[in-house]
Order: sequence, then structure tokens, then C-alpha cells
Amino acid sequence: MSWTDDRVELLKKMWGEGQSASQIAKELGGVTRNAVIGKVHRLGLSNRAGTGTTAKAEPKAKPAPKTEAKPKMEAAAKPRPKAEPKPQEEPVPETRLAVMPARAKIIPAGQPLPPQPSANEISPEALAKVSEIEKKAKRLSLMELTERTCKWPVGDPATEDFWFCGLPVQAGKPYCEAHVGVAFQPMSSRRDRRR
DNA sequence: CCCTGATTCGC
DNA sequence: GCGAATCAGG
Repeated sequence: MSWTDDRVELLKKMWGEGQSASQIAKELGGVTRNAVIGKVHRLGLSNRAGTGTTAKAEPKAKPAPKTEAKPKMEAAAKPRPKAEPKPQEEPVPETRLAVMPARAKIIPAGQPLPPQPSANEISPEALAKVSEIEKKAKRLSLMELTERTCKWPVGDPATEDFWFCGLPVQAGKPYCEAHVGVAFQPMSSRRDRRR
């Protein structure tokens, strides 16, 4: 596969939306995430606003330079003082389904359980996402949890109707993507009231 | 181990 | 220009 105009366009679009290189590669098909990343760099639209993981590139000594390092390292100049305000954009237009059907409030019996999304102010999208993924949750028991399973508790620990999400976690986080969304608030909720 | 992006360099 | 291999980090 080659980088046709429309494929590049899709790449730009998805990258702009914050999609990961692997997701983009999967979407495009016929290319690996490496190819996507390589293309992204070639296009010059590498660093995204506070996304990704590393975001910093340091020159490291090569472990085994066969022939010898070439003095062509331009030391990527970074002409980005910080002129990207990165305005908050309205992502999901839909997602208007019922949220939290009958979530009985749980009582953490001495367990350091994460905060439950009850009467709190959480993004409607996030809540919708959660109720959505809880449908296909693995419903794992405490014993079944691993380093890579979402540890978000659902239900009342005092009843049989209690389980952990169990979906694959993202990177290092204790919860899956959806639950991370409700567990860690961006800190900027509708706090300012226009009056 | 899973994932992420970043970089290098032969092609 | 392309992208696999490799690296670095969560």
C-alpha cells in the first residue's frame, strides 16, 4: 500500500483526533503503526498537544553502531515555543443514552475503592461510555484481576451482584479506557457559571 | 507484557 | 519517501 492522498488525509484526520498510531494503522490497513508514525513525522505533524507517552526525544548512544554513526543528526529543531492553545473541542456529538440505570450506592467496607460516579459531575459521554462497557465487562472476581485488567468495581460488594470490570487496561493505569475517564477528571468541569 | 510515540538507517 | 528495527517510557 502506498500513501495515497486520501490515505494521508485519513491519517491526518485521525492523528488530529488523537488516535493512536496503531489505531490509525489498523484503520488504514496494509500498514503498520511504524509506517504511520514514520509518515506522521515525515509530514511534520509529530508532536501532539500533551498526548502520546514520551513526547520528548533525547539522543541516546547507539548500542552497536555497525558502521559508525553518521553526523547527519540535525538535532530536530523545535520551533514550537508554545503557541498552541489547543482549544477544547466538542468531540462526541451523539451519545445521549440513559446513564446509570439503578446504580446502588456502594459502601466501601474498609476497602480502598475508587470513587463511584454517583451524583458527581462527569462528562455525559464518559458516563455513557461506562454504562456501555459495563455491558461487556468481563465481570471478574477479585481473584481474577491481573495487572492488565480493569479494577473498576461494579455493584454492591455486600451482595452477589458485585464484580470488577476486567476489561483490558490502557497503559499503566488501573482501569480501562472508559473507567479512566470517570476516575480521573480532567479537572476542568463546567465550573465557571456565566452570570 | 501490554501499550505508546521517537528515531535511525538501509532500502 | 518508506518503514522495520530499535529505543524509550507509561
